[in-house]
Amino acid sequence: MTAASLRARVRAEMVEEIKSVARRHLAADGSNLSLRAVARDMGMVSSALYRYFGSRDELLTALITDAYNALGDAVEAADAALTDRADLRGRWLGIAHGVRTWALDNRSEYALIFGSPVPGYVAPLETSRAAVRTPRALVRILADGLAAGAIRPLEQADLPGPLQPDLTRLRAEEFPDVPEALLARGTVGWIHLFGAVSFEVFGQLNNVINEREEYFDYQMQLMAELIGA
Amino acid sequence: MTAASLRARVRAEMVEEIKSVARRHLAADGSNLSLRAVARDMGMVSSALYRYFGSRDELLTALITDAYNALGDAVEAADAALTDRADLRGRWLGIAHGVRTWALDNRSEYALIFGSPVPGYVAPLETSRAAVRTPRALVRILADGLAAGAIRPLEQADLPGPLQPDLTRLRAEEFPDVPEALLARGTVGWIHLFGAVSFEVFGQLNNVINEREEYFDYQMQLMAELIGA
DNA sequence: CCGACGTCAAGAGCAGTGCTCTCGAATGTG
DNA sequence: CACATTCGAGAGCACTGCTCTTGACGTCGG
Repeated sequence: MTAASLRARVRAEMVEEIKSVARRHLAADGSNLSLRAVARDMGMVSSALYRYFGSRDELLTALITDAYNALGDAVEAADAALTDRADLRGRWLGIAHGVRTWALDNRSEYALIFGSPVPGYVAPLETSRAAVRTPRALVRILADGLAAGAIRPLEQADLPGPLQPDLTRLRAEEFPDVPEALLARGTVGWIHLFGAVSFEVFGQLNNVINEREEYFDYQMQLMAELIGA
Repeated sequence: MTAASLRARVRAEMVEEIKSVARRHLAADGSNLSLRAVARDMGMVSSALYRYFGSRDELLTALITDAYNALGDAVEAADAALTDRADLRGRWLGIAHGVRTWALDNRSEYALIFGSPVPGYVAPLETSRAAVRTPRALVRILADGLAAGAIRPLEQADLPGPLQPDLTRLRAEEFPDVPEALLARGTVGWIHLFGAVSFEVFGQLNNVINEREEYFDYQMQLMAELIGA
């Protein structure tokens, strides 16, 4: 262990601690994260933070990437937990509930990545690489179902003509194993999954539905049928 | 026209102008709205604004209520535009596209009401009264379809038992004309509608789908089938 | 071993924020 | 006309993100 790498390790620990404290503040104060408050909590002065993050946005980017990866971890773990790989509906429900549970346990981080975008902020490319992990897990179910013959590929006619180019590109770039029409259906499930979670996390279900988990499961069951699992 | 009411009218105009300027700033800077900047734009000093709004939150509340009502107006207008009242699917699609169009034309206001909630802020009751207008328009389609026999009330067995109380209460409080099981399906369409719009408005569809309107229509058609129109 | 270098935290300072309070001027009311 | 209410301006408080400079500390090469 050279001295240089020791320095680097201390620095990495510092970065982790800053992010950790920032996450705590995020939970309390939402996305208006105060660098000074974070620094105060760490017994430092605000300017010292700029040794580790060039700006507030840079810190936010790190938190966003972490959040996407944490969600990706949760999703992949939920999928892997199902030992019966042929139980497509079970895997879908497992992932869906995994997303919901993670979102409820990490509301502020969920809001960070799926809420209203921060005005001036533009997400750098690195975030989208982490973001694709969840859709990828969902499409894997479709691909497995197709391979096992448990899901019939839909008629190509089910896909409106104007959507063909988008889906063709999407298939070519990310999901070669799934035909376009089925892929389109899959994205509907994907959107509904996050739509339902966002509604719950953002409080739109207040005074409407109280049995949240049951209601969520009900919706995901409907989506499973829609997709054809 | 007494003098008092003249003063009141000038005051009301002032309030409208403040909100109008604030909306412009909202579009540019997102939800971190600066009172000082608004005041500057109006050639006033920031403290003068407090004659009209007790706090920044109060101004935000006014903007939120306005936004809900503007959306409600757009939705009701879209529904009323369809002369064939028996064309349930057409009415559903009309409302859905109406929501999407309004959201795209008023992205910042949409984000204000359907994006991540502002941390400390709690929506006062008056906002929910304006918020219910859109769901109400959707349920009216269901009720009309039921009355005309175009929609079959679903089997009660389709509704998971634990959800029964929520739906019963919802029906009793707001939507007496629609049986619980169908109401539950309707809420799924409602959620997907806003889930799809939010995904598009919040940029989650970037680099995924380009034919946005076609894709949105495709989803809403699927939802119409799911609900049974 | 020891001086040079790189890294770090601290402090001052700038321009901006929400918000409060006071003061003088304008304005409609009795 | 005199009174009271309403309004805008200004100063000021505590806070924010961010920059720049200063001084101290640890690491490495000669």
